[in-house]
Order: sequence, then structure tokens, then C-alpha cells
Amino acid sequence: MGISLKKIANAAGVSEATASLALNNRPGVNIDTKKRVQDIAKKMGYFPSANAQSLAKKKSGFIGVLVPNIANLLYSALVRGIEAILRKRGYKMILATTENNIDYEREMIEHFISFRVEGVIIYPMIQNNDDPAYLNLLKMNDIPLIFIGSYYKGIKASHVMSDIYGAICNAAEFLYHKGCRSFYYFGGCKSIVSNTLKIKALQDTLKDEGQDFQEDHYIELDQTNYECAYENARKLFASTKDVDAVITADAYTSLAVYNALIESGLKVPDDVSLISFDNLMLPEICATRLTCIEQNIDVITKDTIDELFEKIAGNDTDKDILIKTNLIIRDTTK
Amino acid sequence: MGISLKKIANAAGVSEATASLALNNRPGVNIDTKKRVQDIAKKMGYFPSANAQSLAKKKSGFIGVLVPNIANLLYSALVRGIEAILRKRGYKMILATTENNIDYEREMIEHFISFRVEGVIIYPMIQNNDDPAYLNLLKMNDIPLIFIGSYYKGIKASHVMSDIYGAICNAAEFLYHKGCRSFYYFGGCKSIVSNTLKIKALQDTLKDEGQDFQEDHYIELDQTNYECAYENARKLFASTKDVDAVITADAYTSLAVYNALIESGLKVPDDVSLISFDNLMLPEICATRLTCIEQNIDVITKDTIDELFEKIAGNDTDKDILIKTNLIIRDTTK
DNA sequence: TTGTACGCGTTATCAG
DNA sequence: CTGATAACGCGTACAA
Repeated sequence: MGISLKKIANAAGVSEATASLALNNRPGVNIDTKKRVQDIAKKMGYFPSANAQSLAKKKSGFIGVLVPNIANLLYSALVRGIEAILRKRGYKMILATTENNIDYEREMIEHFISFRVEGVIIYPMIQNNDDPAYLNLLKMNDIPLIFIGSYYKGIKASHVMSDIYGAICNAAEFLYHKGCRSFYYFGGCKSIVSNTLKIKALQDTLKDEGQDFQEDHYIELDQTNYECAYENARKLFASTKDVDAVITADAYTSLAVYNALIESGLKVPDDVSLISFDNLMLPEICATRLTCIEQNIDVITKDTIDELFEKIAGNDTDKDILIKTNLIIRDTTK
Repeated sequence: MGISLKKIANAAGVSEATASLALNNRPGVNIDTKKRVQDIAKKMGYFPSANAQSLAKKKSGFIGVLVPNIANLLYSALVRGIEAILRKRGYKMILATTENNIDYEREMIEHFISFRVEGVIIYPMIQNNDDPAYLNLLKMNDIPLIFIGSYYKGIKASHVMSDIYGAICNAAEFLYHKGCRSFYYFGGCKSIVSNTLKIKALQDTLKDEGQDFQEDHYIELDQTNYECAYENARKLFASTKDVDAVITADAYTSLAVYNALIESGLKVPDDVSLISFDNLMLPEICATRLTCIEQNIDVITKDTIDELFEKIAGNDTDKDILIKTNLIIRDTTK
């Protein structure tokens, strides 16, 4: 299995201990000996076994990161950010995707434990996850857990996420003052924390204006992809034209709604204003300049990791950290 | 550092050896003892340390995978395929991205070695990589290497890739027989293996028809992204309208060329036929149905891993494996 | 059926 | 300045 410290030590005619000190550039080694050992190591293509190092140092240097999938631009942006910050801190990321599968999520948690990760970051997106008790496995192994983007209700842990409630209130107010009165929302499973926040935000904002947001105006998509959104939108706009404001969970959904609106004869933004929650559609590809709520991904990743290392350091008070969003006004709102 | 076998053994009142046998479901342990140990392990949330296991078994179970970046759909599709197959074989993937940075690529190779990966898969994409000698580090550590998608000239190793030469010959012939006579190609650095193959394919095909492919009709992009392609295309079509066939390196480039053509007053496909090398543009997002050369990603990933495990098993004859492509005819060709 | 002892590659502690 | 030696967590001959 590769080249070991022992081989280097033998080749240099010193003990493993001396070789180790020399290779790690630590004091207490004759400068000539050190150079000789280092030269030999280089010549033989030696790199210390990360495995053995972890064992000896009782520190894996791993952080486990769990996201729903990697094809989605939001998640890949978060992952890239996390990876970059961890690298700076001298940590390595173990990335796993859940693909919205609860069994897979549990399996990955076990995976993390067996790799002795020092902390775990989860973007929780499992629907109908009544009993996420398997996350307690982490606690049993003294591994801190931080939620990013959302959280599971039953689990005590810090979370770092966008101020979804504030963002939707803000967007709804904006639309209301532009004259919009009939609001719709297109998004995923209602029972997910982020979506309950969105519903509440719409209800509260409209109530302040003396209006109701009827819950059947929340179009719950079985799958949050283009096709499903498009089908639902087409069906809706075929049966009613009484709509002048739509907010969607992401850019794909917005594009689907946009296309369905156009086809049904409704004009954007003259008849209907459209706001997307994400700002992650590549502008080159997408001809439609979507008005959107931009999440501050850099801040989210930074704060998440800061908080995670707080936990690793032993500070165990849980925090709910909300990150401000920006409303970016483009061509799909008046 | 987590829960150890020793703790389980103590809690169960047996030796570590017995606990190990019990947990691994191996013979030679009283059935009651085994059950007791397993119950306790479950209750304590124990999972064996992957680190220690690798050390003891002298086998890491890791395969290192190196791709240019993960945002590109081609690479993410390959990575997903590789991960799925490795998982079935009981292996774990260590993924790293090079971001077209040679220093970073070397660093990652060293990283792989220190994790004692049992094999490495590289998608080579570094430009001007005259001396990829650092890959010899792998050989010094007895770690097999397979190239996927392309290869580096100086390095002896198997590679698995699309039959790029055949694909471009085929596409060029198709266009020629549709009446095209003035060909252009938009792609990356000419010195990359895959691009030299493409140039040669165009030259050979047109020569067979008694025509020349002038090398200045290969538009070499500094960066293979939309903007760069768009600028080059706009400039070209402003100075000449003598073009009736364009082949591009990927779908982003095709879209850029398409838009530049339209803006310059040329009609697709009536005036100009357009073929893209990739078939990875999400059809939902992209209104333009591109004619394209589809790579057979499932076959590429499967063959790559098969070949890698051949090498791991000790069979060290190098192979050049070419995978057939499909020409998918859509709306940008006559 | 169970326990002892050793090795895996490295770091760290202590003698010399 | 250098070299034994004991950990780290686990697997596995071998002995009891």
C-alpha cells in the first residue's frame, strides 16, 4: 500500500521518529539529516498516509456536507463556497447528496460517522420527514450538526438560512404597492419549513393590507422541476385569468410559469408580475430577465462554517441565524 | 474521537477481538454473545472507523476522480455515473476539480496519494501541459491511472473517450451532403488532444470531397464560455457572410453562435447549419433545439471503470477505447 | 467459544 | 540531536 514512513527511514538510515520530525519540519533534527530525509522522500514520491495521520492525531480533518443534489445551481454554489472556506481552514469536505431519499440520508450520516467527521452541515429537504431521529446518531458520537438553508423541526441544532419570511413579505408588499391584488405561489411540499414560512409571509402581508391569501393559491408541486411546474401553471391559467402576481420557489419554476402565462395570453409584466426566489439562472442561456429574490450565498456559507466551528470548539448554545436577501428588479415586474 | 470498538467490547464484557468478530457477522462467536454485542453497538450508535479499517485491511476503498469543474453538465453527468458504479462495487469516490489549474491538479494528485486511493480517473483539460510528469508520482506509488474523455500525450495510460474523430467526420459529411461548403469550427485550445482530432477530422473529410479546411476556420476560443464564443462569432459574422456550416465544441458555444448568426442576419438552418458536440443543454431552458453529437456517457463511465479495475487487478496492457457517438438531428440543420 | 498479541502508518512522549 | 516505545482503532492469526 504505497510508500511508508518506514521505507523512507530505512532508506535514509534513521529511525521512523527522526524521519517523521524531519518531514514535518520540526525542531530537534540535524539540518543535514533533515535535508537528506526530505530529499529521499521527494525522490521516492512519498506522501504521508492521511489515514494513519488521522488515527494518530485523533482528528480526521473532515467535515460532512449533505445537500439534496448537485445539479441544482443553488446547492452547487453553496457547496463550492463551503469547500473553499473549509480548505482555507485546513479541513476537507466529504460531500454527499440525498436525492430526496430519507434512507439515503441516514446512510450518509452513518457514512460520516464512520469517517469520524468533526462536524456535519445539512441542507434539509426530505419531505414528510416525521422522525429524523437518525440525526441523533450524530449527537451520540459527539458530532456537531448545523442546518443550512432550512431545518428539521424535531432536531435541536443551529441553523443558518435566508430570512425567507422577510423576503416574501418584502416581495409581496412590493407587488401590492404596484397594484397587484390576486397572488399565487408555486412551490414544493407545504410541510417543508421554508414553505410554511412563505405561506405565512404571504398571509400576514396581505392581511395587513386587509386581504386574504387563500391557501389554494399556494400551488403545491409534487416535484420542483420545470415540467411539473409548467403543467400546473398551464392548468391553472386555463381555468382562471384572475391573477396578477406570482411568486415562485426557484428560477426553473419561474420560467415554467412565465411560458405558461405567455401561452395562455397573459402578458408579463403588464398583466401579471412574476418574482422568483432564486437568482441562479444563467443569464446567457435564459432570455427572460427574471425579477428575483437573491440569496446571499457568501454570507450564508461563511456564517454556517463559523457557527459550525463554534460548536466544534465546544460552545453549544443553539442559534437561529437569518441572512438578509435582496430583491433584484428586472423585466418580469412593473 | 467517537465511539470505539473498545468501548463496545467493555460494555459487552468481551474482548475487542470477539466484539470485532460479532460485529462483522463472522463465525466463531456464540450466537447470544453476538446478539448482545450487536445490540449494544446499535444502542451506542457505533460505526467502525473507516480510517482504522483501511489501515488494518491495507485497502482504502477509494478511487480518486479529477475533472475540470463540476458546474459543467458534461462533467457532472460523468461524475454521477462514476459515483453510482463505484458505489455498486463497494468503492467510494474522492472527487476533486482542477478548474484548469495545473498546480491545483498536481496538488490533488498528491492528495489522492496521501489518501492511498486504489486508482485514479482523470479528465485531462489543462492547456499547455507540456510536462505532466507529476502524474508519475502515481506510478511510483503503484496507483493505476485511466484517462476519461481525452488524454495527455506524454503519459502512458489507458484512455476511454468518445470517437471524436469519427463523430466530426460523420457530422462534416452529413453537412457536406446537405450542400454545405464553407465550414467553421468554434472550440477551445488547439493543442488539446480532442481539438487536434477535430481539426484533423474536418481536414480529412473535406479533402475526401476535394476541398480544403483552412486552419483559420478553426476559431480558437480563449475561454470556452458563452461570452467569449459570442464575441468571436459576432466579430466573424460581421466580416464575412461566407459561411454555411458551423460545428461547435459544446452547447453553450452553439447557443452563442446561434444568437450571433441571427443578429447578423443569417438564418439557421436556411443559410447556416449548426451542430453542437454536446447534448447537455436542458431542453426546458433552451428554446433552441440544437442538432448535436451526443456522447454515450453511460458507456464511457462503465468502460472507464471496467478498465480501471482491470489495471487494479494487475493487467497492465494499455488500451485506447473509443466509444461511438450519435448524431441527433434537430432544428439547427436542414 | 473466547482472549492475546501483533501489524497497519503515523504522531508524541521520553530516554539516551 | 536521535531512537525506542506507546498510543490511535481495527482486523486477524494463533493460542487457550
